[in-house]
Amino acid sequence: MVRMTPEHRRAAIVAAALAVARRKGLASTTVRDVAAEMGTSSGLVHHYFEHMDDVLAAAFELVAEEDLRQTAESMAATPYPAEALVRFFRAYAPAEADPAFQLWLDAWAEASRRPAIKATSRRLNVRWHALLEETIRRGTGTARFRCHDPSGAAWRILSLVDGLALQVVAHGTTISRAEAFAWAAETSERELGLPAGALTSGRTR
Amino acid sequence: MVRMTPEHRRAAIVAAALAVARRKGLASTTVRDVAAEMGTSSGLVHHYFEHMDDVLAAAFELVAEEDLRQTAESMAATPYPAEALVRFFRAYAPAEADPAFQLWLDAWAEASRRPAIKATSRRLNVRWHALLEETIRRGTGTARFRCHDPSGAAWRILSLVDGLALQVVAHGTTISRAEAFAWAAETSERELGLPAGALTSGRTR
DNA sequence: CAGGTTGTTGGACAGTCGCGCAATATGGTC
DNA sequence: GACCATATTGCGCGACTGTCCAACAACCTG
Repeated sequence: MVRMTPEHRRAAIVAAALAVARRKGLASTTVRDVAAEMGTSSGLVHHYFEHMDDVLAAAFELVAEEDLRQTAESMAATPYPAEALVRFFRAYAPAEADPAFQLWLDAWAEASRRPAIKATSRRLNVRWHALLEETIRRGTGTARFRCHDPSGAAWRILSLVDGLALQVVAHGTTISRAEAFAWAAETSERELGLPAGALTSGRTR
Repeated sequence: MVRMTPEHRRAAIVAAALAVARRKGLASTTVRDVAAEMGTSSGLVHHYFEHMDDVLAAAFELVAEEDLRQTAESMAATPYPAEALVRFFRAYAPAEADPAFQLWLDAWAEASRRPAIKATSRRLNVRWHALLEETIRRGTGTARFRCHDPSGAAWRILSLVDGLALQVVAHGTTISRAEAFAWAAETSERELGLPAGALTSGRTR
């Protein structure tokens, strides 16, 4: 019976939930699973979270936030918008059986049944969109992007990338990770009025 | 107590499961739901199916097959490839809280954990792709489509449409059904070398 | 009309879930 | 060392799930 500060215990609960969710999926992660993962009783979870949904949302948020932060950081490290886009695609293109992206699939499926997950998923998605939109706006200023609707373009690119990643993770071999990457770049070139190869040739400045 | 032949009863069970699944989603369709939908007892379901999973897999297959069939039929009813594409987008664009599309979200999330669902989901998805690819090929012949990679283009368009539909169904208000439709058309115009508005102006011939 | 095959019933069963609560153990404060 | 706030326990509750099975009833055959 190890006694923790509320702050640490909260973090421990979310971390345990995340570990279980990676293994079993978001939907079938239960209160008892989380407690067992920590080696504590199940009542403890409800002492810190009113609903199980909130625990799952927090666990999902943890991975999603971390991925977003890393990607944003990588994109901010180059002054060239085209190179930033390439880094975006690289970060987004999942491997087969990618546990992190699998959580996104779980979250999207669960969103309609669990309000907390829906809110978290939407919020994170909007931030990915904002990241993309800002890069596009930068590109129309300093680079040779041509785009009269950066917000819409960002949604179109984001949705494409989500759809491609979905194919890779859910279906395995219908399309490859390399194809997903190349196709995202190709469509974006057209979307942003860039010459063919501007995002795929390796010469992005 | 209506007595049916095994053949008919099996079909009735799957049909009932499909009706419930359309309403409540695959994951929360129970044996009792299916029995109530048929107006029979729950024991009957297990007299024909060993596991409830088998019923759900059959129901998912039926609904996916049926949607595909209807869309293909609608697309085949016009001689104009551009109009066929518009019908494709119209069929694919889901409403908010669309239980039928929710089935796809459930299937994609579950695919990595349930081989039967993965196989069905992949097979159906490939057929949606084939439907799109064939329409594009037709367009390069009889219409003014310009496309050197119909298969890749079909994957890009399908993935975009999946991603857009996902936003509508999972997140509700981030983007609207109308935007999803318009954006799918807009990107496809660029993808297929069509003039702007060729798929959205209502003049698709 | 009698008999047997089998489609169908309806409830029992064991398991799961999220959640709530009284009792208990712990660590910091006086 | 006594005390108190609270972190933690462990179980109970009601509702749900899939699965099983003995009894019942409908239809076909003779």
